Amino acid sequence: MEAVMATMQDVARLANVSLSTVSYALSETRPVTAATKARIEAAMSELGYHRNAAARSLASHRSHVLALIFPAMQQGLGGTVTEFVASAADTARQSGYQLVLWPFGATQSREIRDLAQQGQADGVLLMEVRLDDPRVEALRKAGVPFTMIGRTARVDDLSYVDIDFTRTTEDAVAYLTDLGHERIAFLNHSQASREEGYGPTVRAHDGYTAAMRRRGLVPHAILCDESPGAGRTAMSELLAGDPDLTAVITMNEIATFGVTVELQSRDLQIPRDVSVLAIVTSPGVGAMSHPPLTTMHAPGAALGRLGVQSLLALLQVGETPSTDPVLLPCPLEPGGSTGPVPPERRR
Amino acid sequence: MEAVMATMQDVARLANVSLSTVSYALSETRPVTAATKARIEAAMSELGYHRNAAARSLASHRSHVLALIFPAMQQGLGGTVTEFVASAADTARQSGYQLVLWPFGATQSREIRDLAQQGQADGVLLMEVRLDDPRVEALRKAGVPFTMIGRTARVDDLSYVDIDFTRTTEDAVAYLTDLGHERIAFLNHSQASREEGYGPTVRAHDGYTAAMRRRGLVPHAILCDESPGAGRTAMSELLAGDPDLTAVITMNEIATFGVTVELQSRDLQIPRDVSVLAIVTSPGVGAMSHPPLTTMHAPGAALGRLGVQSLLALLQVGETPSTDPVLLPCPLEPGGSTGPVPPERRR
DNA sequence: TTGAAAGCGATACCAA
DNA sequence: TTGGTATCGCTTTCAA
Repeated sequence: MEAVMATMQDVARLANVSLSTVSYALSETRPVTAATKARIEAAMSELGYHRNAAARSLASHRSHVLALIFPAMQQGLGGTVTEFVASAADTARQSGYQLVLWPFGATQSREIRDLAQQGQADGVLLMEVRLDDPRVEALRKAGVPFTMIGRTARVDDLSYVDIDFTRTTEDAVAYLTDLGHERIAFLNHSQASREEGYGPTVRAHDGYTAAMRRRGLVPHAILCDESPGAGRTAMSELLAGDPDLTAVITMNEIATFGVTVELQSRDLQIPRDVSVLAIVTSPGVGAMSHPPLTTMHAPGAALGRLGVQSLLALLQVGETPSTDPVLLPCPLEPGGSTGPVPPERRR
Repeated sequence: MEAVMATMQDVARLANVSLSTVSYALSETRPVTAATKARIEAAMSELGYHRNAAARSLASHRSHVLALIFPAMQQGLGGTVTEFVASAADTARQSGYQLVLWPFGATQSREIRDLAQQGQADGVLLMEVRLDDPRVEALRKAGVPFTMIGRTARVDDLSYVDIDFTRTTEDAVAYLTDLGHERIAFLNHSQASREEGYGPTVRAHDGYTAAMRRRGLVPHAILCDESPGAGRTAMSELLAGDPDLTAVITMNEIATFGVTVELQSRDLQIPRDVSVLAIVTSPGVGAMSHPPLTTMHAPGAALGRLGVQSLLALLQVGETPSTDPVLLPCPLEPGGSTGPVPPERRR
């Protein structure tokens, strides 16, 4: 271990080239002979050389830092968020960027704007985007490139990656109708989330409703707080509304626990009597129930990776989104909670 | 909004002082007359001045960045981790530091060492520390100050903040014995976690066992996978082992769902027949059950704040931990799942 | 209490 | 294809 860190000048000296040649060899922004490049690389590894990040930033006017605006609150089985963050950090690192955390909620667009204007980050990843989100305006005013994870109601030409709720709910309904189901209910997130303009709640509701209507089926959706207790109650209400329902799609991880409990307590077997399909879940939740749930997983890792990639693409060209917006479906993971409609209930 | 960012030189000119005086006024590292300071501040706000982070780092040899080594995997109701991360990021920011994410698992000590040696961060926060963790050695070799969240088996003079499992399990047992309970079981994390050297599993087990023995009571602990199904099974086994048990302490959020289900399915009412005390939980989980659980919350936010503060203290003095190690108990949150021993079962 | 100036370690322009 | 060098914006030593 060297007592003091080697500089680019040291490398140049050892490789018998000029400082600038070393710089160009490293950045590959100017042709360098294979031979000299080899000498440089040898010198670098002999000295254990690493580019000084601060000097690079100062000279190049780029921080090589991406900021992730990280929602402070939150409860839930955070599997998806964790996956997302880890994947984003990893992708950034592999691309030569650091991912820093800016812990700001939807109300702190002022702070966001300040930090962004200081040029602390080359680009920003905005999580938990609301349908009408003030932070979007703040970032635009600050003039910092950013990519949304999720999306506002109007996306204009903003860069974003999001779950494709239309496709996911359509796939869910299709999967169940293929099994013969027609009376399919939908258990959504909470009323509160809807009122806050939480995109998934609104988009999944619309997607489910459209998918049902398209097939001439009657949608039956319910909003539900995030607790097993609320899930039990909601399941009761759904059964009260339609005692003959044969399937329920849930998009509420915690409440789903209550759904299965309520069905069991009524001696309705899963999936013999009622099929349960949990959508937009995180890995592992399916295995937490008996029988293991059939699920459609939120692609947390993919969102993280693609979010960073979209943002980096933005930085390259500087202007309008160079990558198309990304919408990912939730892939189906077969489980034991869905099955064909019981013959006696078929009509 | 200024087209180009103001520099310190601009501020100096406008305030009629030298560049260095501005610098000293900002860092408060040399006396500056109130009058001149006022002029400087006026100039700064007029220009909307912000210190350039890269230039500062280059000249001062400090990055003003703290790295958080972030475990890639993980499932669980991540409430505590999320709280921790948000709190750490916030505390860092308020202290003039950025928090960056280094997504490395316990097996990637090599990568950690490389990054650390490049001086990318002034200090490191190490999460999810194992009892015998190779990353600790890597960080020591890299010569970067670091604070552990959790702790190795031997802490020597390392800096750390952790949950006080001894105190928490003691408090849990005391709370239940005060209610008259004597037959108190403990449902722990998984066998796998124990074998991986996961500190909480080991320390809570020991703490519970000691607390029981100290009172002349017989400990009855069981390891349990993280799923409601495993929780049901484990609860069954506990009841098979001691049909007369009147209370169970759980430290396994997901499994606890199964515990309550199993008790209900046996017509054992909570808390009339059996008390359930969930320890080291995250906010919100208590409310997810019926009745709402009595819990002892993991102090996620406090750990984040204190972890950063300990690390910053380390940076100040440079050498051995200047702050004492921090051990935090989990405060009790009263709920509806614990009560006195039923009279007929008292002996 | 204040000022002048020498770095910090890269990038990127201008020449050769 | 390579070299020389001005420059980025700040910290900090040395003088006044």
